Amino acid sequence: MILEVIVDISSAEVDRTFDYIGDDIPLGSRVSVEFGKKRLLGFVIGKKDTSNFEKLKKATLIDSPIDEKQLQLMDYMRSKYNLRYIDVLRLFLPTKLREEKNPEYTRIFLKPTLKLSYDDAIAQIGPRAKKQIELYDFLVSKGGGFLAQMVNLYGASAVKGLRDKGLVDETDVHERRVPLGTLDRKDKEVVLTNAQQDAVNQIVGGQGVYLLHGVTGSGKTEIYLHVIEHFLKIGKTSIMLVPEISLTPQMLGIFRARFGDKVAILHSGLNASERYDEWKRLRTGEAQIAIGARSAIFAPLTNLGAIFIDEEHDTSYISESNPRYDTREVAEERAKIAGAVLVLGSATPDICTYQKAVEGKFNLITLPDRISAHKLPDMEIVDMTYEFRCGNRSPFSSTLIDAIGQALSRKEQVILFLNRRGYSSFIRCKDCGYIPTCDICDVSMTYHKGEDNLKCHYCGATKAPMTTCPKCGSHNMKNGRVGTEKLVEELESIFNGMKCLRMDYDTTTGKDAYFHILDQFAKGEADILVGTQMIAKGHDFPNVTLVGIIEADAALFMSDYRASERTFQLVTQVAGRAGRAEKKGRVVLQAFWPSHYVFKFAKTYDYNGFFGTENNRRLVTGFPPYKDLVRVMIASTDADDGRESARNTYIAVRDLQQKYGKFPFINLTRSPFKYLKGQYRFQIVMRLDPANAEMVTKDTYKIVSDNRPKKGSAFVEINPQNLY
DNA sequence: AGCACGCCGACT
DNA sequence: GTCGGCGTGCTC
Repeated sequence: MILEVIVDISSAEVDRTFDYIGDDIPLGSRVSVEFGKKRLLGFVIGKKDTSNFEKLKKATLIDSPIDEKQLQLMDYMRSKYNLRYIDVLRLFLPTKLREEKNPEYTRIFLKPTLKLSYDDAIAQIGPRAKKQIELYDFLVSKGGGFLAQMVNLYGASAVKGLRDKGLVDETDVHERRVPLGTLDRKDKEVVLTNAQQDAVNQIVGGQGVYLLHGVTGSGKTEIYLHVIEHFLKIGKTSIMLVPEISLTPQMLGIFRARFGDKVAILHSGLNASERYDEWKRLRTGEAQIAIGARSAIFAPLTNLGAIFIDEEHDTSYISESNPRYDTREVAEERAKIAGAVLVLGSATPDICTYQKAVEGKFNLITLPDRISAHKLPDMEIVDMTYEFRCGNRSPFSSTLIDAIGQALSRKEQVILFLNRRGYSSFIRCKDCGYIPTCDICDVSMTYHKGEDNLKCHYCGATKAPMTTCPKCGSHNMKNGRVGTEKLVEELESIFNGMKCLRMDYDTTTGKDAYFHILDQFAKGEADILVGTQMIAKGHDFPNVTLVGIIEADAALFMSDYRASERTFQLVTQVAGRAGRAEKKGRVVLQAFWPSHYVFKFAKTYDYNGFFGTENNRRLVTGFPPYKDLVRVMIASTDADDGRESARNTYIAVRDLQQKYGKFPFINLTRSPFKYLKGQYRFQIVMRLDPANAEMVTKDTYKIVSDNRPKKGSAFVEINPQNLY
């Protein structure tokens, strides 16, 4: 039999199958092959009887970790996103299975052989080898010990001595490492409301895609759990996807409590061995439920009953690098292949998702009530232009200062949200206007006071801040927009003795820093938590009664068609942090553009109202879901090389209009960030009618790969997250 | 991705 | 004369 093999090299040059000889090797197998002069890992994705190639080599089977349905999904992703075989295949495998060595976790256990009597053994060791005697005594008294531990306690030479003398036996021990094995497993009996029971019945008896629309606290999680339980009873498996940030011990605790060892957890905190173990438990059927972030959609489950995507609007479901894909689309296809249902849950669904529900492509289930009695907090919108006119130059309105003061005096906690990290967004010379920019990115650098440096938030480069303008020599360097770091400083000067925690990218670099900060705040070790995006999601702090949103409209000033949607989602989510327990919450939202329709609807948590307005605006202005936005990004270390590639690509893509009719929009420009990470960037932006968007995109893929820059790269994005 | 083959500059 | 630069091409 001839095997069609993909080799484990990620490069356009080898993104095709190579023929090898191999019998009794199923599709989806891992094989070892000689490729050129090297031995490589390969994957069998096809079989045939004959090959055009003369000098065929043999492939040897390692194992068969991928099934045919997964290969089908691979094909879908390849054509939909223009990905390489190998990049998709890798998504299905834990990294351990990309190594040649045995992925099984083994520890060597040493045991005294006891062939000799104790005295004879000691005699053989000899009186001078003190360490060896100590080790031997230990092993005899304890019955044995792990190699690594013994080396640690008694030294490598003592261990080697006993092994050389044949006084110890070695056995391999396989032990499963249980991630978060110590989670508390409290569970409570839950009686579903009528609305919840209704939702469960619809989903388990239905097919296709369900959009579960319900505010935070409306009981979506309980619906997921019941549907999973139903499928479990009839021998079907489930995948539960949540944003990475929501994979808290509490969340996992709920699943563990309900389903025990039937749950496998896949998230970024696991090391390679733990990941492999969890993967294997799913693959062998030992676990039937996979819970994890985005990549858990590739969990090796068979007989799939349901896939759930919680907070489906969350941007973490969109992979923006290497294999670029949208998890929701992949999930829809996987569900289709498996004959499973897909459930999307959100309080603030993506406009495009909701539109599909409106059109009847998805089934819409709306959960009306908030289960627990307390109400959503009241929201006040403060006009910062008014504050400015009144001479208030601080980042806080008088309303917010008063509100913070009141909360603190009642010993309640406050959360302040500002989506800008650092001390000041840039520094500028007041005399000549000079702003320091990154050498390899052409963007202004953010001043970080704690580290006393200027940082590029796009590539991470740093340089020393300056008090003298390098251009005109002036000493008049001023700060730009305030960031979280500066906010904390201001708060400390206003509120005496107040303790403030800051949570952003800069303060959460350590492994557990994220949880540590939240934990400290939950324990009441601080009065105010200041943070970026990160603090918007999930966590319940019963003592928080005030949430302040510092520049709620910051995103609205960017040229992003999704800015309103993002702002609505963010405001709704952040506001949900206030008053989660018995105490009534309050939200103070500061904006320079308070009359924007986003705030009108956010104030009353009116998703449907917002959807109506926003959806209509998309229709009128020609954005998704009514037009598809396609961007070709071309980047090269050489400006001329990039320009030439972009020009040729543009001409060919533009000419596609002869085949498909005029596009609503097409344009070639320097990217707004014309220089990023040392590369010159050019982009072609198109808007397409959804009717032929797929065809045009596929032709574009071909054109792009035929016109790649020589000293850079090019890729195509559909409805990109940003246009930088 | 590697690794080989292949044709032009400064060294023992 | 030759060691070596990295440009182009191939790997079943």
